[in-house]
Amino acid sequence: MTQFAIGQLASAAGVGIDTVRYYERSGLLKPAKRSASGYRKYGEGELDRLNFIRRAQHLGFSLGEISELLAISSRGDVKAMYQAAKVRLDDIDKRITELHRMRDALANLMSGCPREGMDVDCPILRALLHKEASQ
Amino acid sequence: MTQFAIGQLASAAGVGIDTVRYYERSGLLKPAKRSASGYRKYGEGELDRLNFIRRAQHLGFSLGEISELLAISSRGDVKAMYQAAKVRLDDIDKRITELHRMRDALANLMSGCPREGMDVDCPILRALLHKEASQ
DNA sequence: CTTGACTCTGGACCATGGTCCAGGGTGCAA
DNA sequence: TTGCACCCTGGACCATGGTCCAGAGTCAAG
Repeated sequence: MTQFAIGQLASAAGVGIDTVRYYERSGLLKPAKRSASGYRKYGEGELDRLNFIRRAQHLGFSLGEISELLAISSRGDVKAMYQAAKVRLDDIDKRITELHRMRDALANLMSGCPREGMDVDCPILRALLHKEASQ
Repeated sequence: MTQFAIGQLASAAGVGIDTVRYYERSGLLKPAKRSASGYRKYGEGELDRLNFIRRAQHLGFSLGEISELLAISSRGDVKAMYQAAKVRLDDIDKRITELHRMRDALANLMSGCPREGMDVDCPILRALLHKEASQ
């Protein structure tokens, strides 16, 4: 029955102390108990929970979503878990698509750029200055 | 020599009035002059500048970067323009790579998920709950 | 002259995920 | 007992790109 102070929990999970307190404020992670003097005391369960949060973040979930994931996980609700992952995946796909649009537009403009000189005809500059060139 | 009030400029460029004022606060776009009563007055040049800002945003540049782009553009400095585009492109590529990492991890976990049932062995849940399953 | 639409300023507020600070209390070792 | 590391709270602050608000002034049409 290991007990952690907040600093120990934080370093065990590789996060900052303020981050742990921030997660608490956000309703994600509350200490198992408090000492008589008010110190937060955490157990293994809280470390697991904190690691869960970090792994979910690594998969792209926001803290708001993670809050739901934790509830879903505690219910063992596989269907809801899958759906939450699908929502995330679709959003990531949308963002990738948008970034690709930017990337391609930029790369395309760059490929026709003389890359040196002054007031030379540069597609990037043209695209920014004139509507015709931007599409 | 067309003159615009702020509302006319904003709707000509398809942005909100507050956005125009925000760009002014950010040092991107100042009115050509003020009327006797203090109203902002813009000309064609300012509309061009505002459109430049929007197009650059569409290519993924931040307002801070756009501030530089405007200076570069006014100098006609093709080399600097190319380099700024390169910086942006590289950053976009980094973000795409990171999103792909998430996407692949998520898609991989989802593919092994039974998608229904309670407490069924679900890779997503496993990945979040246990270190071994997350890599 | 009144009415309604427009504009002015300064400042607050939004989401996101923290990070830092002051001023004070606590825990432990020499 | 002193000293240091650690912890507490409440609140401010960071970047980003706006958005909204109150209270006041202005402009143009009828």
